[in-house]
Amino acid sequence: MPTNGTRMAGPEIHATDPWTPGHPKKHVRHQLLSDDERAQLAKIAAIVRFEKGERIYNQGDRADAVFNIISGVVTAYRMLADGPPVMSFLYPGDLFGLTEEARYINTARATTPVIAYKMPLQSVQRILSSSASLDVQVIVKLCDELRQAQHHAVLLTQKRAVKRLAMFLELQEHLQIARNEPTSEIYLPMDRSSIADYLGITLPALSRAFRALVVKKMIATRGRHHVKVLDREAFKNIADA
Amino acid sequence: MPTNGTRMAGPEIHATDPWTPGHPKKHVRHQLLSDDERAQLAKIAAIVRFEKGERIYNQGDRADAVFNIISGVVTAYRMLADGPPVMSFLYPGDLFGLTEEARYINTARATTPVIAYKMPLQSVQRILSSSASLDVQVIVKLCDELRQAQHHAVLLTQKRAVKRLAMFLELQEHLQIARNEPTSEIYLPMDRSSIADYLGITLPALSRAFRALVVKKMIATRGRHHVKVLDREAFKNIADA
DNA sequence: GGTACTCTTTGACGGCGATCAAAAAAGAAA
DNA sequence: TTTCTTTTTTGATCGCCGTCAAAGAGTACC
Repeated sequence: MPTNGTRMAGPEIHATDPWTPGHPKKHVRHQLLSDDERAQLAKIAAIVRFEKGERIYNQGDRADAVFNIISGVVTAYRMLADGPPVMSFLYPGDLFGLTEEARYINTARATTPVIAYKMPLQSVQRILSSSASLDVQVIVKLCDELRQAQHHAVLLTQKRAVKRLAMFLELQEHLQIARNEPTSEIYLPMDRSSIADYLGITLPALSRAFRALVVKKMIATRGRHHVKVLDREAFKNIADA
Repeated sequence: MPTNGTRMAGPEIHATDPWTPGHPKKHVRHQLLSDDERAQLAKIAAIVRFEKGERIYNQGDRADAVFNIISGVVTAYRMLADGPPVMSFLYPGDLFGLTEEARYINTARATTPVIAYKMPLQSVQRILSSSASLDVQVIVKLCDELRQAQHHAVLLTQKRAVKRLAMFLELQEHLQIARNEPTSEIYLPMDRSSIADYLGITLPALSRAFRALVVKKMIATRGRHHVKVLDREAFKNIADA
């Protein structure tokens, strides 16, 4: 589940515009901002870099900025008292850094090298309150995020580990398609333990679920980060079932 | 998880104002609407009644209105291909009827007799687009809902059924407190199978989880819809763990 | 290229919950 | 009330996954 972070428009990068990382006019799913509004927001954004594994902020930290990913993958997770964290994976175009009572509600860590726009919370709020259509944009994002959260809950109600994994792989594939990335292989930037946490199962159980799909010739793995769907029909049968 | 529906301000009822069911000036958590805006919205709202068990709308129906509960409990659920539905329970003040591409994303059914405001989607959108501060109100609601969705995901990552149940009971208790209702007993208007679906376990497993808590003298049940916490410390120990 | 580390896989075992089935309790209707 | 239906509980068995432990693969660093 996306604990935080909101899917945005396009997959590519536009250096001066934190709100429309997509190609300026092509392949933009939601075109809800005027040039003027985008220009306003571009002014307050700074470009920041994080190396792989680096902490971006901690749960409970005083929130001072929201982030918008330019490139790379961010893992956001909420720590619980005992159990595994609740996680979400964020890709270019995703917004993250949502707050509750002025504090970050989760921890964000760069899963790959990450470049992102950093926008001071104060400035964002000022602009937000002076522009009604920006609000609409945010609402659209929140609805997207809500759908993802719901999808995660759907996934977690599945009882067999193989089905959770299949649903997860299908989701990743769909996200890749939405980002206009090559779709012959599914790319999984995060490590196995992150996936296990996301699926709500243990690492050994995840490993066995992978094996089960490989043995049945439904998928093939190349290294740790690449999966190819071999038997599409059988695969969809498990994932959608 | 709340598949849909958004928590709003107060617990009580104000007959002419669909957006602030709470007492006009007291105990209102979010006071984000001007009198003018509330008056605008009151004009377009109709009061509708549903009897216990009645369907309010079906998943996939063309969406023509959003609802705001005045009294009663609504269960919203999304049907899946095979598995159990993903559900949410909605109480007075909750907004529901969110859409995806002009169609309802879930099915809503009255769990108890329900009275609600029904607001034509068109009118809501028109007013929304002409009022920036209403947008903010909606954003607050979406954030609330997102938190609930996250809480549901947290619950579903728990592996033992007793813990899921304890977390659920604790959540219901908190919602009751937020609604300023008596808190000596936890009231569960929905039936066991709805709870089981929400917890992602089967009905027998839920029954055993209840029994386990009763046998350990942590809770006592009165009829099907009332639960009392006897050993608060042990109970919180399981729920928060 | 070699070494040390982390990440991942595999194995064995036990427990919890799913499943199937039937009994019991609660509610609804007559 | 009595009867019928629906909901909930209980029981028995099986399978999946959690747990603990160790071996293997991959990666980073020197």
